[in-house]
Amino acid sequence: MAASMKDVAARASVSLGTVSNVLNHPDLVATSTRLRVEEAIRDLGFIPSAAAQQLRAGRAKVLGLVVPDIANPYFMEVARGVEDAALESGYVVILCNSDEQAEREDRYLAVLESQRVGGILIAPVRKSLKPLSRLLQHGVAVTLLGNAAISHDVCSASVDDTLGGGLAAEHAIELGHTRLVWLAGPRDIPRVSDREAGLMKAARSAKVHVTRIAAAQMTTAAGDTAMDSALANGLDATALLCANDLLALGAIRALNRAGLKVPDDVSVIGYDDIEFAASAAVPLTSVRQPKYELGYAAAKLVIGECEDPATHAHQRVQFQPQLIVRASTAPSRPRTR
Amino acid sequence: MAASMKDVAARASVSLGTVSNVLNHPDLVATSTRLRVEEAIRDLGFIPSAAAQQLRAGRAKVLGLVVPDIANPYFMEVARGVEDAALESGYVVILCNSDEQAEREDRYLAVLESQRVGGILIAPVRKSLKPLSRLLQHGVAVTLLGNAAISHDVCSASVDDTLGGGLAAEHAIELGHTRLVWLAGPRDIPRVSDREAGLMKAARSAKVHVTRIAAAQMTTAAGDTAMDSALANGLDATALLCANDLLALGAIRALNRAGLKVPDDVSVIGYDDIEFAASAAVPLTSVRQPKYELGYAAAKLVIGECEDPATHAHQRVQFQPQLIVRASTAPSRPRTR
DNA sequence: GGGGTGAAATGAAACGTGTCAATTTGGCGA
DNA sequence: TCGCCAAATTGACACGTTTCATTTCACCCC
Repeated sequence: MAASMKDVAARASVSLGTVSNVLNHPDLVATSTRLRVEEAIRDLGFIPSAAAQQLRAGRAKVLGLVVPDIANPYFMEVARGVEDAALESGYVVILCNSDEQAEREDRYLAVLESQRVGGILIAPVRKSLKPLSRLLQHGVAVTLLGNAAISHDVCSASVDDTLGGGLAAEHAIELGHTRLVWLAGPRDIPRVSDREAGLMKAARSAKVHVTRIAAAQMTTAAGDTAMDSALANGLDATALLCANDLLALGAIRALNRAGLKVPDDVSVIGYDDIEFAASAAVPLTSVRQPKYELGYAAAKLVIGECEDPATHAHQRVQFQPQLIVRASTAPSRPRTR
Repeated sequence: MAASMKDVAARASVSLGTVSNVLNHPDLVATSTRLRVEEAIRDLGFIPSAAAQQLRAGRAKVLGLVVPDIANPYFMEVARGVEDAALESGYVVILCNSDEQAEREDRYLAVLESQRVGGILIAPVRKSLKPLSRLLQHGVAVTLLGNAAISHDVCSASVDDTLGGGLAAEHAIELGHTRLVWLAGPRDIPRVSDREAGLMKAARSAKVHVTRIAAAQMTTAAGDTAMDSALANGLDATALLCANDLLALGAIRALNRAGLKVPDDVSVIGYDDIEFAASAAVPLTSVRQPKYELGYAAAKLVIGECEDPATHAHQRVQFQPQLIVRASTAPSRPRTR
């Protein structure tokens, strides 16, 4: 249906090869011919078929972006960065929502393999690189998103989550809180475990006790539910540290329902600093990550590897998190119960 | 690098055509041969090249999703629906963030044309279908997202925005408000004009005056700024209706800074009912759209047209909006100034 | 036993591009 | 006038599929 190079060649009365040269090596073509071909291209509205180009090249100028939760504003901000970087280099982004399910992630990895994507940006569901090994063997550029590379086979762009967890814990400790609660996500989410490690380390060195509770997912609803049942089980704490902002927002809802005030009764700290953290019921103290920059850097990394795999050296880009103090945290005060 | 059908054929000692038959017409192949071929496929980890398939077929099993704001949770919820429907049918979604800029939209449409996508889901920046006409001529299935089709050349999946705007206005009017403010987005955003029309109609029939102010973008920040300067210009109203929730959240921030309480001094109504509307500083009264369902239905529509263009009849699927009343609206009370 | 039948497998062509060796053209010096 | 060189252009091939007309083969029936 769409015009092909053959049509262009016919209209400009030149050979196929010349059209190709006009597109890829204009300096090899006589000016007059070039102008004629370019006119034919305009007249026909010719746009090269990416599929044919890719078939020839072996790989597509396509990136796969695999995120665990498309509805989380955090990842969408990252996606914006990825997308901008991709568009700059003429790449296209395939959106893959693994929904925190290994099975779905696997399905998407197969799809991406079938698409012969040049690179994959992934915030993996599991810690292992095994599901990616086939892709890596086939020379697909993979960059880990959000957590530092485990192996030397891949690039990674991440934020220092250990530090971030530490920042959150130290803030709570400085405010005088002595009984911390860590609201984690489902076990094994790679990017959360570092936060937990940093937090626990800070707590240990301050000799502060931490109670760990876990939500079933990294969502507002799950945060609400988890806090609800924790409170029902008699959880008693003055500072709540959450694995991400969504959990925090959900937890605050549950706290309010239980008649607990934030920050008067409980201080709450989130993680990610999504846009809505600032306009939440109680503006949320949170650990900010440079989300857009993270996505942008990761995409540049992976595109760099695509374009020039030979000279590419795997890198780990790491950003620094930053604690943003808002209204949801306050000094610990003696209990009046 | 990756194994091809030729490799599979060689390993199973059959011809290329037979391998193809095993994949596409298994009933034409003797069972013993089929098993042998399938074994070879497994051994080699063969995955067909989507590019080659598409080159042959002329079109790719790929959808382009063009949204004006990837950071808006509304569109990401829609995207979830699109993505699920696509995955079910073996399609893949290319994410295109037009950022409300016509130029960016055009750029992406060219990219999608180059990718020879089978279908496009688009929440257009402009009202005209002109930028899409080339795609349509080439037989690309296009479905309009969010606003009803203007022409009969395309499908659309939308929510009745006229009704939605009316719901918002009627709610405010029922609460006794007589001076309404409509906080619109930048001029010409198609999906907003229907909301405005519905609102204005309801206001006219109730003989209520509406002041129109406009934000530069459909974002929290723009809502904040717009409300700020409106207040500085002496805007005085008791009910604020916003073109979407992000604007509403931003406007509330500005109102609070100006010392105005929501809903005591001003009632605020949003639009979209994004997840964070419920956990906002003041839980937001909003007009809910079935977002996931909208995306899902739109994707099914466009995939249907891709798969069987001949028998396809263009449709308009329209969902109903629903007013969700929360804490940000209250009865009008006599001014105490 | 020969001819016909249907199942199974084959091989070539086509999709649209990029590459590259081979060919043509024009200009210039001898 | 001839030959040579660089510049410009050509044409064939490969990439990995699918399709389809053709071939091969075993079997059954008269």
